[in-house]
Amino acid sequence: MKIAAPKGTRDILPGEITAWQHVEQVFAEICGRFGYQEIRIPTFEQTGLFQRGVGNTTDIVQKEMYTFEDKGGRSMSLRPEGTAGVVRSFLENGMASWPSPVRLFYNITAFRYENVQKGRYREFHQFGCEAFGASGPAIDAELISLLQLYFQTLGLSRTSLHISSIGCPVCRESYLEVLKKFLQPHLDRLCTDCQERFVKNPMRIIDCKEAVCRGITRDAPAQLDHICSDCQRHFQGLCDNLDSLGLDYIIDRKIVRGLDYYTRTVFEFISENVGTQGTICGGGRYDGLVAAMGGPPTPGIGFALGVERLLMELAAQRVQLPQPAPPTVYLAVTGSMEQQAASLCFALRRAGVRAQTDLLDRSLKAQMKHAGKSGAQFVLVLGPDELAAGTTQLRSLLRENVTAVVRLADLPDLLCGLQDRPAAEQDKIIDDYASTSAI
RNA sequence: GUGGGAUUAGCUCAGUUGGUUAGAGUGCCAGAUUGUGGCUCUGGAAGUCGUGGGUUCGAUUCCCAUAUCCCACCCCA
Repeated sequence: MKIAAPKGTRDILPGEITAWQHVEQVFAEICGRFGYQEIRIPTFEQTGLFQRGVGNTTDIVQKEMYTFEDKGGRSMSLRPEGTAGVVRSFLENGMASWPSPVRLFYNITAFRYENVQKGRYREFHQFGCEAFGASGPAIDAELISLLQLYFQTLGLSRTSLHISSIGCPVCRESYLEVLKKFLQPHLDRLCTDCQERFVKNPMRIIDCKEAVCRGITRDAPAQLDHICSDCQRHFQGLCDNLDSLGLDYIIDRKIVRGLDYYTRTVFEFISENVGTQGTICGGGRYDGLVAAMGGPPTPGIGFALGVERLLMELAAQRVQLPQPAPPTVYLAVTGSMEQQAASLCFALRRAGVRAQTDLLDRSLKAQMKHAGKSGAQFVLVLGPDELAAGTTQLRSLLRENVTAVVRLADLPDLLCGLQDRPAAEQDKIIDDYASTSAI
């Protein structure tokens, strides 16, 4: 049997790894500015954690978890998302007694057994933030501003922010009555999925994509218009905060969430470049979650950002991302001088220089070819003559007529100075060296 | 779980109305008079034509199944 990567997983190869490192580093840096601290949680947890924390009735838990029994007979599951594990850690480590609000961020892989399509994988990466202990709308706006700053710093534009409020358990109850009353007369015209939803989860009917259902729900009452006065005040506060921060948003009555402990603020960053999965980042408030998991009543809010989708969006918007750094210098070796070349190469590397040399006993011509293809900026030849004289010619592979005769002993300092400098500065450093070295 | 398209060299793809040793481009390796890349030329390695069955004298080609990839439904980041 041929071994291949499991369906829905993929290798991240050296050519793209710098893009990943970049989005990771910028995310960590921005989070740090906002006071969010990194947390690392287990890749798998007791299955019961996700049943409670994600919701036993959700598709994620019912159909999509990688669940297995360990050798002790305990049911374990690979995490399908990050929030449940973070909340578990929050409780287990007594973070309720830490100074409030507790702000955490994470960078994880998550696993869902789903059919694969654009922007959706079985193993995928998420960045996320969770903030515990702040109930007012200020932290909602702060979290959204963190994301805006992050996207802006990466160079992303044209990604729209959609917000809404899904109220609290109290006002949701009465809204469901209103919604059901509205839908009842049209029930037989809804699609079969929606007829099931009418019993299971009526709110989902609102974002059904069937034309018939869309026609019916166009004038359906929206959750946002049926929230209680406390929830209204919270949502208004969020809008005011976003306005004063100068952040644009779209009030989107069609955003829905299924679970009881998701409350009030919901938001999504949506793009048109990630297939039908337009959501790059989804978040919201979960004031009931910590209590539902057995902790003290603690308000919380968070988001999860799909890294693969983010990178797709960056590519679609043609944002330039860092490329792997090529070697600064390639040492071509002739005349059985491999040992001496290797020790000079090591000296250069100790000095901080990205240096490569031939290890395959190739001809000089082949080494030059290889140096050119490696993207090395400079090349120098090391043979019996050079070692006897203690000097070699340093030559640019990128620019004509940029050369200098260099003492072997000066190479580490000189190349360290040249590394990652603009061409003009490199030329000047080489000129200065040539005029002062007196060779 | 459901539906559509795809699968031939490391990569991007031709091709065979079913017929000897299956092709190109690119990449890789080597060479074009003795120690200097990129351009050009020459040569080489590399494919059980996704896998398993079936039809046939003969299958990479036709049929069935299956796997994987891409896209969509469901759902979600």
